[in-house]
Amino acid sequence: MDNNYSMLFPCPPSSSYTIPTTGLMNNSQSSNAFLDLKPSNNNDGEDVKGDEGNVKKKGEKKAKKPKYAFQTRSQVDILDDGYRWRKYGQKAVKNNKFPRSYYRCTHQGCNVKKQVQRLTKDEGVVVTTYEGVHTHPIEKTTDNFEHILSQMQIYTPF
DNA sequence: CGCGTTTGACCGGCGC
DNA sequence: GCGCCGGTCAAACGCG
Repeated sequence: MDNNYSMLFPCPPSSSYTIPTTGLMNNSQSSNAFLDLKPSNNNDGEDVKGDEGNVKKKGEKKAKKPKYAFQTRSQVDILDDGYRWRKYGQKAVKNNKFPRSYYRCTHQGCNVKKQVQRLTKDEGVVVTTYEGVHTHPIEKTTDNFEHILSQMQIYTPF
């Protein structure tokens, strides 16, 4: 029953996740901010990035999926947030020389999707977009997650 | 052996 | 009506 989840962090605890901080958020609000993320209905037309012009404009029946964008500064694009993701596609995006990776939660009933994109101007910056909410507990300790959170800048699409 | 990853092709929607 | 773009699924392969 107690599954032993081993660390999936492929990088040493030394320089990888160090953020030079362009204005680090208050540590007292770091982890709490994320946990406080609620499925607030975002207005249709609301976009995390309005530089591409998302064509997903529907706003009809059913509640819309909450979308959150995170900008993380990391050398690796494989940021493990505690859940298991399965890559289901990769597509190149205009305005970005780097391709965007599409991930999906491998959990049954958990149709949470995640998109990871790297900025062309700053390859050290990785933008992760979460869509949907997890309906299951994390598969591994959150300790490291909090650690990363303290180094993440949370962007609220408000 | 299992599953996670990779690449290509296909489909839908929107724009013009 | 056609073209273009983005997004998703599927099959195959590799690795653990």
